[in-house]
Amino acid sequence: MNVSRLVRLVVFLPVGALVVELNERSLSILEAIVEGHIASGEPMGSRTIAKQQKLPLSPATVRNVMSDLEEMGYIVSPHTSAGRVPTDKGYRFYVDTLLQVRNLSAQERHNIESHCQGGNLRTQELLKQAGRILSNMSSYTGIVLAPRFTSTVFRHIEFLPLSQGRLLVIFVSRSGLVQNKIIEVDGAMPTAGELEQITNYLNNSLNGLTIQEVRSHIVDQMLEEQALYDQMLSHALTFSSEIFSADVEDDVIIEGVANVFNQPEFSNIDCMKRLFKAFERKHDLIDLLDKSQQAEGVQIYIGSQSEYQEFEGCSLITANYSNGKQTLGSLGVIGPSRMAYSQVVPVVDYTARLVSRALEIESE
Amino acid sequence: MNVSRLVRLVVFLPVGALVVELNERSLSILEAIVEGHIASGEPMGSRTIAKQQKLPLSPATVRNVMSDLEEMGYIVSPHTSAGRVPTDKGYRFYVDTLLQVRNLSAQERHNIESHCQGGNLRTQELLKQAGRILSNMSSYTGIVLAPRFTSTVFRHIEFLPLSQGRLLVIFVSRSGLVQNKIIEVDGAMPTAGELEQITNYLNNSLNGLTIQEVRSHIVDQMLEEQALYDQMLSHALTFSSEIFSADVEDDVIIEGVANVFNQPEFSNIDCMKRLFKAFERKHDLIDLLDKSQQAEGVQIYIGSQSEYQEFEGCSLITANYSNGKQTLGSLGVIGPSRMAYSQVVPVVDYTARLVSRALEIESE
DNA sequence: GTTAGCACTCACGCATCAGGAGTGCTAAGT
DNA sequence: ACTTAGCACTCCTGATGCGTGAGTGCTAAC
Repeated sequence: MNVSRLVRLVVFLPVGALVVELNERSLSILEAIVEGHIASGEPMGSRTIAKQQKLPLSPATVRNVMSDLEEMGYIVSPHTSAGRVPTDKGYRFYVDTLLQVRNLSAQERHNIESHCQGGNLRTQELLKQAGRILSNMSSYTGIVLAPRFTSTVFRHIEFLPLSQGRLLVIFVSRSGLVQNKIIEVDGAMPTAGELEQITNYLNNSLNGLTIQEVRSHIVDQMLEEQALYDQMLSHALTFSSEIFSADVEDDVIIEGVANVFNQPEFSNIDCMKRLFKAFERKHDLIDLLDKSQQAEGVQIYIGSQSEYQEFEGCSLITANYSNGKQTLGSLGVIGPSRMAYSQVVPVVDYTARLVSRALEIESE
Repeated sequence: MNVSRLVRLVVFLPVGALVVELNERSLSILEAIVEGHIASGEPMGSRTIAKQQKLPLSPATVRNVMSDLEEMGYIVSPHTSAGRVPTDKGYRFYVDTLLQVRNLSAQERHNIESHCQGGNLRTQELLKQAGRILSNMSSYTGIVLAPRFTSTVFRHIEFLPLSQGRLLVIFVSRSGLVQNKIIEVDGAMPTAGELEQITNYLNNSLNGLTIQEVRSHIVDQMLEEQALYDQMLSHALTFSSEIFSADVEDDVIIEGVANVFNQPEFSNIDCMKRLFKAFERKHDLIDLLDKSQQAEGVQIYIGSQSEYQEFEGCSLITANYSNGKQTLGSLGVIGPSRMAYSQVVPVVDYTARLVSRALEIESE
């Protein structure tokens, strides 16, 4: 299967306009520059391009074209006597219109498969494995956004009294995701019997709803309940509104950070530091992954285009995973803009598919 | 409170022998070298030492002493015309016999306290906070070894059938730690009623035992059970032996890795990479933290003395935390050997005390 | 429109050099 | 016998200069 179509789905720029701007020859020279630079890490000079070129052109001609490309903002030269390097715009264009993604070898597919079997792995564990294999196969850093609490489907709830009016609440989603939280009980702690009642009530009435639905359900019930007074119901509603209201911290799995050290472009300490800070704060990363959930297929965010400064010089390749019915989260790879896109895109795509399949089976 | 006593508890070298080797003057010069180097990061020359010295000595005299210290292996000079830098042995000696730890200011104590309140934080959350505050207050990297599964006390178990003969098991410790695991069921899945029976049986019979005790209890029961045949008991035992046998991955919380970038001694990329790999693999870190649980009080591991190559050039300051009855885990700070020991030791000590207190309250 | 030729720029590596920090050794002082 | 002043020596550091090579832009010829 050739997945290049996937990438073409997420073109952001008005490609038509650009293709007019660039003729066949410019395109193939831009392609040579981007691919050459990705392969070597060095700025590409006109001679090098002219030599490897299929259509035989002299370095001088290539220079003229490069000059045009530079004027249009697709490439820059780091200094006067160096070759040219793609800009973010250049990468963007390459990714949107020139990129030919490679097919995965049987070996590679097998490698991913063996790590993304649902089997009797907990969801959390499965996602971690996925992050790890993404990192290994790409030699960059793998990231996985765990399913949002809000979009999970209620399966089971359990209360355990702790000391001093605190109550441990354990909540299980249909896909087997376990969350827990401690709530403070105002007033008297319910007895074991009352707790059992509350538990039963919630388990019955919330079963099969998403957390989002659970929330509105509770609000509705609370309004209704004000009329007819019921101690148990009152408790159940107060508790559950507290449980389901507060946002559970979103979980991002980041695997293979040490790979960052292998990238020559991150040899700049400041750049690395920024990236690691981003990994630690997670917030912007979550934002970005969250955004990517809006769209279908494999998506590629490049450098500064992703409006988060800490990811300057970085690209992010993501894809969503689902349980067959709805999107649950997204996963992908983060690396330098000079990333082996054609290698990584199919890896991300295939991993997302396998994770989806595994979760689909589990949620049946 | 002066906590310097704590440190003296963990002297590893035969101090007596060494003190004979070093007279008062050598000691104070070694101290000046170590502290000067910690403060400045530069090798210390004889002139600098001679100047700041209380006992007025000429640089030449200092040089003689330094020469002796070098011969004994406490200091080295990176090259001919540089000053001297402490060796690991030098740091070790300094830490064991010369270190005067600073008292925490009210401000600092308050800062730690505000992040280590038990309150209605889950244990996991509390430990994460502790890691974060360790990192912030020390400007190095904070690490926390979560309580071992084996040493937790059984509180509650719960079974939830998933699809295809898989069973989600949720297990809660008395301290409110929640673990979950998926097991495969051979043969027919028990009915809801049977599961309830099994749940009740286990909850009653295992309550209050540590996991270690649970394990041996199960083994005993299994032997006994072979005689009298009971379907429910059989199931309960098979399940729980599966649940409690496998090792749950130990959990290490690592906070503030980005601080590594601030340490000039880690500007060496290779060194940094090694450290980050260690953070990612976690295994050796767990080993080390685990070892530190054997001993009491604040412990300091220095560089290569800790037999793990990836921590060469690093020091680790740890202390245990407990729930008042038994040690649960350990926490601390990892940074360069050139660490501000006198600053960090009291932070680690105080944090460990506060975490212990918080867990003590919770486990009541 | 393409290409050959040429002058120009600039990073990079290398050697050189002065300055300075620090040492070890020796000999003189207490 | 210990301490110290003096001195020669080492070697890192930063600045400077130079040659080289890669690459460019421009112009003129094809």
